[in-house]
Amino acid sequence: MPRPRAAPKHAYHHGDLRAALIDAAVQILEKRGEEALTLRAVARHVGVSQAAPYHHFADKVAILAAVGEEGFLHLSAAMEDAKATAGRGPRDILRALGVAYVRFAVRHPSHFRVMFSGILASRDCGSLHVAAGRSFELLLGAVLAAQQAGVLIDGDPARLALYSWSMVHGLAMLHLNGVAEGPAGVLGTIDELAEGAAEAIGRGLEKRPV
Amino acid sequence: MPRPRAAPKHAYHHGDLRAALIDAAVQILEKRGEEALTLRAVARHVGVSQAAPYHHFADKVAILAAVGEEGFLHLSAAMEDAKATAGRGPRDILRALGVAYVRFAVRHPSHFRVMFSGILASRDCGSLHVAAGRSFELLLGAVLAAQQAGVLIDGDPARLALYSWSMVHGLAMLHLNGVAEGPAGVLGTIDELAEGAAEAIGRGLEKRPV
DNA sequence: GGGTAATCTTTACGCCGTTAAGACATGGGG
DNA sequence: CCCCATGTCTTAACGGCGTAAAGATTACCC
Repeated sequence: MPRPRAAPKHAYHHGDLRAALIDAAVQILEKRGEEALTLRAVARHVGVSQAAPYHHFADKVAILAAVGEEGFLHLSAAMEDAKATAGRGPRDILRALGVAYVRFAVRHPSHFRVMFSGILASRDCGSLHVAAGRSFELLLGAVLAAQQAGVLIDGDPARLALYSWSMVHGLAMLHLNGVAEGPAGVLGTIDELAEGAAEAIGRGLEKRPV
Repeated sequence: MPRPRAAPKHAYHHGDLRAALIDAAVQILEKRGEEALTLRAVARHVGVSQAAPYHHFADKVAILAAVGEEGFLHLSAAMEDAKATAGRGPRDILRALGVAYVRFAVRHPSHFRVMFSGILASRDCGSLHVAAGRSFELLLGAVLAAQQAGVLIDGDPARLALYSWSMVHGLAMLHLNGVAEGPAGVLGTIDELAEGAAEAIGRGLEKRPV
């Protein structure tokens, strides 16, 4: 499927309808929530007929998968940023990756929700899995480096990466569900909580002197 | 709202339609997935007209909230079970609670998904929040006991409880999204992973000798 | 310049959530 | 014993949704 050209004259051929549809979907998710995300609403938002999206996406789930893929790409970028700017030791990198993960979830809740709404599990959309795998490999690389530096316990690095991921993923999810504020009082900003969580899992997986 | 009697004669009055609807919703979720959960399908499954559910639930979200509440009640029961049977030290209790959490999520994925599908965040259904709060307080109590026993670091116990919760919640969520198996190879059974995760967060939050 | 392929529209079908109005059963007061 | 008030369920209907089929419109290639 070749991408169409960029300058539509008479607006019958849109130009880059596929990207516009994804953008519209994200905007609707952010402004009006998940239940307002309708294929027809997306089409209306772009100013196109209700059947037009079917020439670019197989069905509604496919457009959600595209949103999820975009999210994973952005997440990977954010993690690489964190990795680049954090930097001294492998423990700092791991901690920065964790904080960046939570921050991404909080700043892009619509993307994040879609990324883990079950599409990953049910659908066989390959590019989504590739994008998700890329994010995981970023974390895995940091874990491996930390292991080789001798600051993390031995064991399957994928397993340690999964534990680290679980920690920050759980915090992000609970925060998005309004749980992290707790019934009474405040536990701190989500950034503080993320730092604490990254610190805790770092301590949990660190190699200790005998 | 008084519960109706138990023995309907002519099946015009169902007897306990509310409970039957919740059961049917759970069964549909387990057998045919979330997208097959339709208010009309629930009504059909019970053998009742499509408008009947509206005499027991305000709308579709309300029946989902009821499923979520049921889930939190079952979760609390499972956690109390784990607490009762685990039991030597406060660390064992905490670890058992974490494992029980993951096991519950894996054994009752439909309930679990509904419990954290955003209803908790968006809706103001009180009884759901009460049930969720009860589960959290169970964990909070164990954290407090561990702190008083001197095996957990100092600090806001609610915050430590949130970290523990995040750890196992993240693992459960990632597993339900098919991530915990990883792209290549097997990291172990989910029970093993849960034990490892509980161990890791336990180490991360434990008080160490100076 | 004309045909072929890609892109978009119109129209339609069946299902969904939800509501309004009416039918049916049940239990308490004459 | 009967009757009616109340709670419970049904029928019928509306608009919106996902999706498919078929036709209209545009762009590209020879």
